[in-house]
Amino acid sequence: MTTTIEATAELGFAAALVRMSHLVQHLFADVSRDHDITPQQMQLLCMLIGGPVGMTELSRLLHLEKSSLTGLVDRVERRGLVARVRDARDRRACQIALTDEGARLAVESHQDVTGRLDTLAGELPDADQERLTSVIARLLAQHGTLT
Amino acid sequence: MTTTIEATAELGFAAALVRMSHLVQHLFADVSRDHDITPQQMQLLCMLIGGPVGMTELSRLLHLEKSSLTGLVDRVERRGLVARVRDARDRRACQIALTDEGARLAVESHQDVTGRLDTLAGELPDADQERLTSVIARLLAQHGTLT
DNA sequence: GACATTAGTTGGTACTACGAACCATCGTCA
DNA sequence: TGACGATGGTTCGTAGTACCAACTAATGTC
Repeated sequence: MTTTIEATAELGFAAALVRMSHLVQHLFADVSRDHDITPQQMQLLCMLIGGPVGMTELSRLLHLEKSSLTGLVDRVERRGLVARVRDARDRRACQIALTDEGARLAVESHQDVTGRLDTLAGELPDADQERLTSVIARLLAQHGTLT
Repeated sequence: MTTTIEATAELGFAAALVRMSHLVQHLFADVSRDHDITPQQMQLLCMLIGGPVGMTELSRLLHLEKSSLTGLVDRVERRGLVARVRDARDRRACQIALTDEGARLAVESHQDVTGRLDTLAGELPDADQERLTSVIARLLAQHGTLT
């Protein structure tokens, strides 16, 4: 497949990651539009699928200033997708939890993203997908973002 | 290395791509902040390194509504980083070109991004980097975003 | 109990993104 | 060659997003 070999020759490691990242971001934007939320809102909701999370932890995970997160949570709370829940042990703190509607939307959009990415990779051999996943996992582990 | 094997087992293909994409976006945000521009502005400037580009083509490349691109170009033009150049053959159209300062900033930030991504991959064997690049190139080729 | 630190919010500001509507210009067709 | 549809880009209105400084309430430490 000369076109892929030629493309590989022209595309460095860094450029490959950047272009892949943009492609994923565009796909993310498409999915969020389909679900009538913004990409940032969708990312927040997906982050909460595993259970309620505190604001400090969320701002760390999303790489946002706390004040930006306050606004983002305000907007999805206003839509009834999340609720602020008092922390039992620390009256300063609150946990952000998905409502039923928020959980439904989060799971659906998460599945939609996953489905489209799997479709994107449809023609790739399984061995290539596993290889890509394995190398990325190692990258993320080294960077310290895998928990 | 059991931690990587365990991580790989838990991380599907789609999740790997999403997390990688977020990591790259965060790195992108860090670099743009260092250069005192926004991520969107940096992406635009980097897109112009190869030479002037028309608004229609830019909005396609950046996945933006034309009106959003007008605003983005306004803001970087106001900073003296780009200039709108009349199209010689079509008086409706203009090309967006980097100024000297814009070119300097674009090249520097592009090199900074590349450097940090290469550093990120510092511990990965060359074979893994080439493998990752090759699989991504094939993905992008299939998706039709490689030209 | 005083004080430093933390969790989160408020206010101000600029940037970003979309969609409708618009204007100037170009391309096509009769 | 003139009418009209299409195109390139802008304006306007609106909502969302992001950062930073300053703030309040609460917790942790000494």
